[in-house]
Amino acid sequence: MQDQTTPKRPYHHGSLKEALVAAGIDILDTRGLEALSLRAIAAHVGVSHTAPKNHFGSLKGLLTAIAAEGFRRHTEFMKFGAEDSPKSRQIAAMQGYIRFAATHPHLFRLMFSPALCAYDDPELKAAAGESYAVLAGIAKGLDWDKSSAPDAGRRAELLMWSVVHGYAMLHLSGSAQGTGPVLNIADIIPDFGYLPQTHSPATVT
Amino acid sequence: MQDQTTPKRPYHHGSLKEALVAAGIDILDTRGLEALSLRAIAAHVGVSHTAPKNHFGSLKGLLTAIAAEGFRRHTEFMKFGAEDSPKSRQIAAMQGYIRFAATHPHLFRLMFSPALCAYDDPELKAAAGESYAVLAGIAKGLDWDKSSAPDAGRRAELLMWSVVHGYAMLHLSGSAQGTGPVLNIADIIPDFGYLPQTHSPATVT
DNA sequence: TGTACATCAGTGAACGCGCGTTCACTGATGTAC
DNA sequence: TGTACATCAGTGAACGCGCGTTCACTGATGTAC
Repeated sequence: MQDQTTPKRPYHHGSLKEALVAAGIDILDTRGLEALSLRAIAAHVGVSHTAPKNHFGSLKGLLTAIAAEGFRRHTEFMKFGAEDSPKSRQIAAMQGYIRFAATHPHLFRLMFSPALCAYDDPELKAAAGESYAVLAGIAKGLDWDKSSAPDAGRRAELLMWSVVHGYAMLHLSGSAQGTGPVLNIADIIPDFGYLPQTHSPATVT
Repeated sequence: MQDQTTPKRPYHHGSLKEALVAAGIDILDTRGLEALSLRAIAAHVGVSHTAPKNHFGSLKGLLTAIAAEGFRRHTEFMKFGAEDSPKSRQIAAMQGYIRFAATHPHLFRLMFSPALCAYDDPELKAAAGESYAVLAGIAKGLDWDKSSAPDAGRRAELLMWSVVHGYAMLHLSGSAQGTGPVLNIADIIPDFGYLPQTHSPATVT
């Protein structure tokens, strides 16, 4: 796959580690989490299925590296399109969170599967932490963090995170299909004075 | 397992269908989703691993039946402890939702795994629909459903559902562990005037 | 009440499959002197 | 500049494992007459 243009790949791949992670994400996006195996990933790169062991030790090591790359892209999605205001950053982050889950549903599931990833891995920890920091940073900058309760900030983070995570999960499991095609997270939040009324098609009338 | 007290089980089990579903839930609770297989479930009941086919057709049929039973119990959890007021019902439902996920984490995951369950199964459809109806009914009865937007009710349902689902998912995937042991959903909601302030330990001071 | 027969429920051996891992190996690269 | 050697990266055959399904079967039950 990787080397269709250069059929004679040299004995040493050169960047097999990165290629395997990319192949894993490719398989997740095209064939799903169930199709993700050491053999499938290696075959996708065009390499022996024992080759990954040299770089990742075991299947779990490879899956962990794939999840870490997932969190990095997740972070990028959340920062995309954000302007320099807390409100703009919040909308961008929440929409990005959901857009990522819709774009890479199986990668998203992998990232939150404790049975598949080693969460104590430093690389994964760092990537996941950075992703969460985007939401946490936004929670800090918003008005509703001014509550007198000492842990208001933490609770606000958790609420914001729960909403987008739940919304994303429900849609990618197909559970929320019956409730109609609500695609924009901003459409369900405003009723609670939680976001500015950027979308309220009904109040115009 | 089922017949430890009556070692000589007759050739016909009598209620194998129910026993298999119960065994499945037992395995989920004790050994997790990864350990759930036709052979494991049959062995748990003490029956040949080909016996389930007579009742469920295939593995997916059995998993679907297990998920349906899960949704029935889920509904019970959400109704538990509710008194005769909209607010009481709302708190009971949201807490029940999360309590169920914490009590049966792997069953909960199975219930929202489209790759494992046949969502077009009438029994599963009915059970899942009843569970969702609890939340939907509550959304209808609450004050914040009085918005002028035509789809305010549906958006309120979806928000409420997203919050509890996300909160439950984050905790059972272990992702929210770093944010501390917030166990009561009512603790993160009140800041938004969304629930009455039944829990606000800080304002007492 | 008895008999024949269809149907239902469960058995146990065997099948093929894909999986991750182990193993002894070979080709390629880097380094010390 | 050359040589020896350690290390790294990838190969391919073989392994054992658990899985869902298929198959021919048998025991038990229900029903028609």
